Amino acid sequence: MSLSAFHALPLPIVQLSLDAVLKCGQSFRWSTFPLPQPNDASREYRLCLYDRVVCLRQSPTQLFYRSVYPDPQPSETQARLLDAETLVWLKDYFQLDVDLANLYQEWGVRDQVFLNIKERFSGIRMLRQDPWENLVSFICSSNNNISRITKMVQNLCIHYSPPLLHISDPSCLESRQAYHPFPSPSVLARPDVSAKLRSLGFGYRADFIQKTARLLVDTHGTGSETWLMNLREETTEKAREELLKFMGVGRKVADCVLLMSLDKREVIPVDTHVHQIAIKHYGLKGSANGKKINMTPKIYEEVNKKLVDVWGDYAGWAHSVS
DNA sequence: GGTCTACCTTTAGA
DNA sequence: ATCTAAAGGTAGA
Repeated sequence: MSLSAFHALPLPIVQLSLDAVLKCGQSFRWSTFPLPQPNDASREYRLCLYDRVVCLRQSPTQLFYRSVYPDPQPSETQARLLDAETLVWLKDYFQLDVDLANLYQEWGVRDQVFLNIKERFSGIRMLRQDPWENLVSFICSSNNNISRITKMVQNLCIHYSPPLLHISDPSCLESRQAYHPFPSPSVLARPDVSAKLRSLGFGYRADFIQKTARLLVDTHGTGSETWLMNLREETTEKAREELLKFMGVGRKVADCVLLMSLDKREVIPVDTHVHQIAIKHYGLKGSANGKKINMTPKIYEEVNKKLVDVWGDYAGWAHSVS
């Protein structure tokens, strides 16, 4: 395993803050490593894709990236091509063609509440994630918290996909970290998966995951992941309708997938947190007759409509900042 | 078609 | 120390 040097991509921190974006409930699979103090960046982020591990660091003006490849190591010529691919992937994953400063400006004009908080939460943008991983991750998210969701996603990778490679940290000779890609639908579709996941603490979500994988594979076979990816070309309504067919996928989870991996930037997944924000700042009723209002499909629509009205086309992106 | 409940597990707060 | 409520909800009645 060679420790290739980092490449640098000029990128102002207002366009992307790794600290704000990677560990806050969009993706649950990035791992972090503390760096020696003198460095500009506070920590390194790593994510295992299907054929490589991407490592990121950040300064106020630059994004540093490198890829680590499994053996046999690529030649220098090959590595140059592969690293170029990584850059293409980064631009896609972080949607760097979208000017975040512009969006913040626009949201500030449309919304006084946003104007007040925008300085404190800069650099928060929507990732463009893999739909399959995103779907499974958010099936895990129901009635759950981020730290447990993270452990569950880790467990899925550890138990259902072999490690692509290991990285030893120079700063800590003992540690030899394994990096697993996200498991495929066909592996998670196996009938014994639900019992195993239950024993791993997934609770009732164990069956949802196995059944969702099963339905996907039975319907679309080896083209399952491509089929999910192609929902990007469908309308929001059509794509949502397809997602709702899966076990464990209700409106909220479907909307997370639509927003975070299927390019539906206007979609706002309404969870309890967003509901509270809508009540506190955007004039929605929080209670009636002294009783707290529960989330219902009707309330969901009301919250959604109001916030899209306030924030516009990129409402889903705006909601992740608030 | 809207409304009510059970559901796994963990953890912060009473 | 024990207990409850809530945690980025959903399926089924």
